[in-house]
Amino acid sequence: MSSDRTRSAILAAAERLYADRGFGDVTLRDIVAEANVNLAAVNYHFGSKDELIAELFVTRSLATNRERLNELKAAEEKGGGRAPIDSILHALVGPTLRGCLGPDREGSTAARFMIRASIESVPPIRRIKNREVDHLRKFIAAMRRAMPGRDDADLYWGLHFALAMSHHTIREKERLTKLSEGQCDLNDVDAIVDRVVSVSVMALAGGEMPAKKAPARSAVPHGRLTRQDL
Amino acid sequence: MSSDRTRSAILAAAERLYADRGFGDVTLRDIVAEANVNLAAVNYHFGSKDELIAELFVTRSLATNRERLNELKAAEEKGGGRAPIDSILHALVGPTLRGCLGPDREGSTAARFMIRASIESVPPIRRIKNREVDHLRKFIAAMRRAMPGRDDADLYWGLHFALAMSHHTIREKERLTKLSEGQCDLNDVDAIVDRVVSVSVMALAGGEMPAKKAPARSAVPHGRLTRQDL
DNA sequence: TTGCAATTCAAACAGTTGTATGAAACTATC
DNA sequence: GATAGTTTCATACAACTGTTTGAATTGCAA
Repeated sequence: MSSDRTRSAILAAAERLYADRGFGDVTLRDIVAEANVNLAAVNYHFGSKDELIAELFVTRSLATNRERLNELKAAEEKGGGRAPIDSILHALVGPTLRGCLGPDREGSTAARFMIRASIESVPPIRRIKNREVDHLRKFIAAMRRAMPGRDDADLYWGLHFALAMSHHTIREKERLTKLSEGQCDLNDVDAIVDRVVSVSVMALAGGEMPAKKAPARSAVPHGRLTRQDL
Repeated sequence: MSSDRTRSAILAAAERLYADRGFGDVTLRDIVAEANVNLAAVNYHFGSKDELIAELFVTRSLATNRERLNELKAAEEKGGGRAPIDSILHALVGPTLRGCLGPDREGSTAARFMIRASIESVPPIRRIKNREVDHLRKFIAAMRRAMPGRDDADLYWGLHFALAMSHHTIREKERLTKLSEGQCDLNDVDAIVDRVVSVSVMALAGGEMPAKKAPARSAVPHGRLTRQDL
């Protein structure tokens, strides 16, 4: 029953266009043109533009989270309930990095869409991301089991930094390539995953952080700019 | 000559509104209402909306970059031309983190604006950020002097990760607070800077990365979602 | 004061946006 | 094949967007 053809065509077209041109300058009219469906179909099938975007993002997020948890579960079973810290972090950042980077990234609309979502952060997506906390808590729990001695705060910081490195690598992939003049190989995904995991493990295994002096800040008013670059 | 009053009022109002509500839903009409000036004044003084945003961002970026280079220069002079790696990284991430985090963050419109710019990434800002590469190269050069043995690629990755941690901390400040239930103190900026620097140094000082097995990826089509959360 | 340029202003422009409507076309069930 | 429910369609709507216009006003120099 009920032709899913229109619905799927809209989803596919929307994901492709958003991936290619960003959320900012893709309109519903662009999407329906690409999908060869009527303009009203979007609101009929999804209710609103935001709900369409949300559905796109939720679908892909669920897939990633599922992968993460599968990998985590496998690692914990292998270790008899206690996965080593590097396996946990590998399960955390691996799926995301593998999904968004890699040599076949050009062909994967889903990956390019997720990169966009990571860069642009439009309201419906932001709303969904805020619910990711529960998912991350499962990794914190696993990390706590792997490193019983560690302060909780250190675990949170470790997880935070692991996500920081993986997301920032995805977001700034091109800038890093440009900066390093190709010396950083963004196609060797496994090497990147290992690097991120390795640094994260060092961050977690490293010593306590010292406290130091106070900062200095000044309120800088806006002056007139005379044709200066960055 | 030429009343800068209108110009400054627009800059101040725009920065405040963008900081509070984001680029997405602040219109020129909102800005001129807040600034108590005429609508046409924006185009008269800045040419276009994008040029207004660009000027806001360039001003603040220049200030940060200036701070960074000053700190770097001071460290190099102190070390007789060769600054230690942790001082270099401190100069890199310190100004940004101090500018955007900290207890007085609430009062600083400039800081809140830069956080927005970091989160939303609107076209005129993206264009400017792409020119930041030259600025970063100065830090790569300093790092090369501090660690002559290291591969260039490792240096790039180290700098990349340092920026990743500092930017992600700024972007996800609230999520980390929520996730850690307040156990990560986002107000102790110096501690955060030290933590980021310390991890970055470990990343740079750590051993080489091994290579491993190949990844597996599958093309996941969009199905119908039945009221599922993330 | 006169003259000229810089600035302000109200108003309109031209285009785009997401959404709503109501009739038409289709589909499956009886 | 009539009926009821679903889906498609062309079209209009209403609101909002950044930008432009040309006249009014202001400020400063001669």
